[in-house]
Amino acid sequence: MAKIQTPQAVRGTQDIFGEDQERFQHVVETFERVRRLYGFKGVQMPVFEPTAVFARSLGETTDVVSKEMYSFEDRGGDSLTLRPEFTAGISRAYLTNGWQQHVPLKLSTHGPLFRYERPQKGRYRQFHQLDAEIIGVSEAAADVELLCFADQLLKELGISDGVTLQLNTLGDAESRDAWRDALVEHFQAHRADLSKDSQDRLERNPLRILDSKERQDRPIADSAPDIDAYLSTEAKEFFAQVTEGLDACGVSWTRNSRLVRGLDYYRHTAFEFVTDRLGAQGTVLAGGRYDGLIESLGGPVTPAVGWAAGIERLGMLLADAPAVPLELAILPMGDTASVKALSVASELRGSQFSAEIFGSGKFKKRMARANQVGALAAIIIGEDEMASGKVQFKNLATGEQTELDVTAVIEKMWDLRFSEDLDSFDADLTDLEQDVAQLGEGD
RNA sequence: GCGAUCGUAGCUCAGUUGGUUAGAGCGCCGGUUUGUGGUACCGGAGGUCGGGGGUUCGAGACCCCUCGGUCGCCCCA
Repeated sequence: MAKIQTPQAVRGTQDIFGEDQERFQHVVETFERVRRLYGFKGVQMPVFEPTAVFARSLGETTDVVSKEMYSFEDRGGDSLTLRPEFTAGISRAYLTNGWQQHVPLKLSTHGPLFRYERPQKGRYRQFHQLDAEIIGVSEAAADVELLCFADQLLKELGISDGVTLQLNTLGDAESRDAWRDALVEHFQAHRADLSKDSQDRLERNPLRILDSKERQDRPIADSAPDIDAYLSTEAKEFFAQVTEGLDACGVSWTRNSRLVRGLDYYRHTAFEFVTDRLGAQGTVLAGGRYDGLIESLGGPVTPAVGWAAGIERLGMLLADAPAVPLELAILPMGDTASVKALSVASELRGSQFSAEIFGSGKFKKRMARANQVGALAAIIIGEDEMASGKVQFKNLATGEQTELDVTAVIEKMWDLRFSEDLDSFDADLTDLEQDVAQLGEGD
């Protein structure tokens, strides 16, 4: 008999489980919590769109569109594409659903994205992003709010120490075009000295020469004109408002005048939160203002800003996988106790305590299991307890064991939880007091 | 798409210039302990040496192809 070939996972896809899943989940939950603090509404978007949505918004000549999309024809003969990013789909939804009526619109979403790329650490063919967008606000306040949101997210994830916010402006359409012409002229003059890649870029995407990693390009890129000289007074004012706002929010940033976007619809603010801990995949969260995008999909001129962040990359930066311990492990002994265990479990769960029955195998083994999963307490139900109507309640941290009825167990668990909350509240308070004290010293 | 590097148990890795039945630690299962965890000791299961082809009396080691991971480039979160 021929041996069956075990199927492999598709290249660049992941089966996220165990500690990785904890990390992933923690990133998403933190995002969902922080996003509410800023009043962003959640949205769910289709995973595929008509190919034209991406082709038109990103531009036919971009790498993403020309060689990285998962495009296919469906049974009806339509060309569809698995989304390689969120913004185009959201813009499409904005137009098709008449969301203009909800402007200003603050949206957030997260989910899988697909790009046919060479996989590496922190780079997958199916990967996952968090996304936040503000549509319909042309003022710099939107850029600031989005950046504060991003900054707080990274702080709450505990990874802001290794990450810096790099900020730049691309100006308005006029500024940008003037600067672009000046750059082309500059690079044209040094064309012969540019790397082969950058000579290509000169045709397709001249701004990209600025952040080239090629050694021979650096002197030419570094001596290229900054945008500052070409900014209109409005654009200058806009950027000033962004930086003032960031300072007011306590968001630290550094100017990177070589930070650019390849796509034409980007205006004004461009930013990246960058780390040096993930090798070539150092960008952890990035975005900017894309006032020209909705227009490129045939809609009215609509201002918009947004960012996206790689969930896997954020997860990899987390110091420890946040453990979610089981609260109660229920260990029945014998058939009648097993039935009793079911009613005890549902009562505990109904009271909002996590509980799991460890019902099969040797008792000793089950106790070890309870300990291993980090259960706070074990509940033992056996012959004696069936007779008395109570259970053995064993605190697995202290080893202390008492006989209680289920109501008393619930009370005890509430006390335990309450005292933990108090402890963390006290810790927060201490931090706050220290911050206040430092502020006082600073004056 | 280009360049480099790696691929031996579930995990981390050993495996001498090609030579008998491929090893260790951790983990897993069982026992010492049939109503009580973290320790200790003893035992056990688990391997298409990524896959295919070739060289050879003999290949986990050498050659070719292929798949996958990783690092860089491109691009990007």
